[in-house]
Amino acid sequence: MQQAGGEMGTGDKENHCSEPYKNVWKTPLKQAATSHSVLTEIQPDCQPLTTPTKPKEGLPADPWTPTSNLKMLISAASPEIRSREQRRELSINTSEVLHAKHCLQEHLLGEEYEKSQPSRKEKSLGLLCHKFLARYPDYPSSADNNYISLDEVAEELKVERRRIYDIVNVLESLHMVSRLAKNRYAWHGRHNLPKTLQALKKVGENNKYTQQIQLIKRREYEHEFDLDGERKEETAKPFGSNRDSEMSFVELPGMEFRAASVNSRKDKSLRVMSQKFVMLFLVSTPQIVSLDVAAKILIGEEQLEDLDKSKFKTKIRRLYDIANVLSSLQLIKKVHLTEERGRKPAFKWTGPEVLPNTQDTKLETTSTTCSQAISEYIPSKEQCSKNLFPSRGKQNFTRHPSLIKLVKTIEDDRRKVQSAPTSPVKRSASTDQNLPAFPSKMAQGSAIAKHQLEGQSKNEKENKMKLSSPALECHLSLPEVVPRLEPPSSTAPCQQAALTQPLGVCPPGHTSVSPVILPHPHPGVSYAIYLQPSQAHTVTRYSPSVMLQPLPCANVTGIKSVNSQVLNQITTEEGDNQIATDDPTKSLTAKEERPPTKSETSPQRCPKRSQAVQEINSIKRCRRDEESLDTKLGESIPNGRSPSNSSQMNHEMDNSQEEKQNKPETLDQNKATCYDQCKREDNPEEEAKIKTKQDIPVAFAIPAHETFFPSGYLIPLTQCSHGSKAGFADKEKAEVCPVQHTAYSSPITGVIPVTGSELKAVNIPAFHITPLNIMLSPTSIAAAPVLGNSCLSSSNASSAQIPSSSVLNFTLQHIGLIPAGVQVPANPFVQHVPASSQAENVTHSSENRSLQEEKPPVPKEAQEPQLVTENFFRTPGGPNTEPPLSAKSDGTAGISPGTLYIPQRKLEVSED
DNA sequence: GACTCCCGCCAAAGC
DNA sequence: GCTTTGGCGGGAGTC
Repeated sequence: MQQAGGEMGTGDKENHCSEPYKNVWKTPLKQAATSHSVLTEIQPDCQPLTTPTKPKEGLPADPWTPTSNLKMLISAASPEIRSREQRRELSINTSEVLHAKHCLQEHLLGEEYEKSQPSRKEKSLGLLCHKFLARYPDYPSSADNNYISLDEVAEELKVERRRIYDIVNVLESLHMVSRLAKNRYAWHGRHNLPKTLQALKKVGENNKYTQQIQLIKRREYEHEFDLDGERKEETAKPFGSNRDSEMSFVELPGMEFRAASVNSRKDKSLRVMSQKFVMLFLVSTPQIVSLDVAAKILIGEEQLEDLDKSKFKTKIRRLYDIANVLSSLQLIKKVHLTEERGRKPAFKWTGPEVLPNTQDTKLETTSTTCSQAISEYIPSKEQCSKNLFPSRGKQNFTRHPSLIKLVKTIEDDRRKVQSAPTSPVKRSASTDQNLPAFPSKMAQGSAIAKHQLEGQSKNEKENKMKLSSPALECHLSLPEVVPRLEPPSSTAPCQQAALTQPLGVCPPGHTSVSPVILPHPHPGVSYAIYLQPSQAHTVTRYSPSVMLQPLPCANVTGIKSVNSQVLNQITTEEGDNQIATDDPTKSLTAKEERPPTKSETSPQRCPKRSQAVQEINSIKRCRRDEESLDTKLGESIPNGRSPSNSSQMNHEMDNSQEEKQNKPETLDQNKATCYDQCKREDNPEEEAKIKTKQDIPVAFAIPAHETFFPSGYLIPLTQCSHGSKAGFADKEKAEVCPVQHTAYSSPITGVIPVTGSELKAVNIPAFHITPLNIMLSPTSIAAAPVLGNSCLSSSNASSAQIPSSSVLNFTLQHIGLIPAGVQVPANPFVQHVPASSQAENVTHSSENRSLQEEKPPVPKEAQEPQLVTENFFRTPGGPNTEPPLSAKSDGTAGISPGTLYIPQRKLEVSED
């Protein structure tokens, strides 16, 4: 009672209804109102109230529920024509509802009335946004009255204006509304949405959000593992220099803010946050963004190291606000990523798919970063010269010729890819369709969903119609927006997917194994993989990309390094005596050239483990030999720098070709020597085993004689291909040892054919991917990165060889999961996992996460191998220390101090 | 106890 | 000086 009165009296300007009825609260009613909607309680079948007769009579036939108004509107309206009627109805209904509430209050105690108030969810911003949106057509015509009066809206919706601001701010970020004057906004509907999304995507791509996401995820692991400060420091820097922090509002021509006030707080504006949030979806593959990652990115420059919890929490709050509005716009929907360590709130993009626009796009941004990112799309000097935030003194639309050239090149490449013929691919339903029928969220869900469904069909029609008409004066090219629910176009689905999902692995045609160009996480760098036709059909866009973090090609490199000879290098030597020269003081920059750390394993846990150990030992020996070379090369090797800085890595990759050519001849020779040594250690028997395993269907099946490396990356080869189409034939012959950066691929094609024998050695993890069940086998810890991320899938669970420790180390070092010099011991489990138990596991490369369907917990026995596989051990006793095998399924217990442990991250996407 | 996110205080900006 | 705008975080509701 007290609380109710206080609440009513404090600041709720719009809650007019409360005032007149304060006096009647005393009317005692025995039956306590529930916390449900007051109108729910007056439903005939609900009997909590004794005398709700009047409200009932006053109500429409359909009892009021949180969504009844919307339902009515939806069912009654033919979208376009009756939008006004909808509004009127809504207004009437809300009035009736209000009246009913008033009447009800007469019969309720204040306390009870309070309880009878709509629940939080019924007052959610999302529902409010729905009501707000219902007032206006999605695609308003100029004839419509498209002006929004905040006061009016707030009053009609019976909310305080503050809430309307929240909605309007987010809508502004999408250019669905624009501020005209004080208390007055213009409604644009979804006319600008495609352009906005396209612009945001561009900006997001150019801001390297993908890399930032990776970086943040990596750092999460680092914090999790409690790495030494040095490591943290190194990884923190790249993010600390987050360019995103400089990014401000992205504008479209003609959609600039008219009031400087709007820009005054732009730094933390909900608009900017909203745009950034959307960008994250648009650049992510799959388009699922967890809340914490988004928050961290949005915090940006505010060094995550000293990220205080309050700030983080505040960001999360704002993200919820934004997400609610975006959800109402059907652009995202809430999901949960379930990991070992718990459920993680996330959102999935359900809005239109924004494809790369091959045409120039005009858009404006007020930030330096954005201007750089999209300058190529802004030919208009006038527009570029707009400086809406002079106080910031930011440079606007700086366009450097080289940048334009670079972008053009990228765009050209994309066009090539897009236009390239592809075999038809059966695209597995990947998104919504295949998602389990998640229970709708609360009462509003059903109505909203219904509203959305109807609205979607309407929107699609309208979209097509409107897009063809010059809705705006801005000359944005028509964005290639593909409705999410529509199946992918039959044309070049792979390419399309690849383009839109930078890290995805696209299914090839069914008819034959086809190379799939995998856009590399790093701009302009793509690589291709082959998929067996049998697996192709199972590829889903949803897949691993979420969890298969785009990783530097090093991962692939690592995989590749596990060539046949490497795998064949099975020795009986257990426990390599090599002592890791783990120098924690060393920066990651030289890690690739560091002497490989040798680690002990207790190999005989299982035969496969033994095999892995042997393989690892062989590699180690090989690396040992090359070690001296590499360490000498040390800094001189261009690629020996720390991969922790992804952007730096990009540059490295870009220059990889050149660097390769500059490598000393002696290096190649030495590598060849190393290779010979490795060769001598070949174990035909093991090779045969491996070969046999290759027969097992795997998601990432390697075609008979070709393997592809991620392009633009320096790939250590223990066995190089010959007769490379990419022109590496000669050099690669010499670069057979697992020395990094010995093979390069075209940034465009990213295809490096290798010999069949090498293919055999490629460790491809077993995948079983369903739209929501994407898990990597434990063995895929290093193999997953090869996949780049995306849509690898296989209906057949199978086992696969695990990459050698050198590969693993290489990969881990490259992605920064372990410091340079630290070697991951060959893990007995990191080898082969029975298909049965691991059938549905897909490791998430950088995060080692898995997407999985909700299902009963896997028995510990079955999980353990996976756990171990996904663990990176750094035993206190040094590299030779046996990795703790007692790791428990929770990913925490049983790990000895000093152990680098990456908990199993089964990623389960579930909607609320 | 963690997750969600409503709510409204209050400061900045605008008028 | 009042109004508008909106950042912000407490804390309630929900899971």
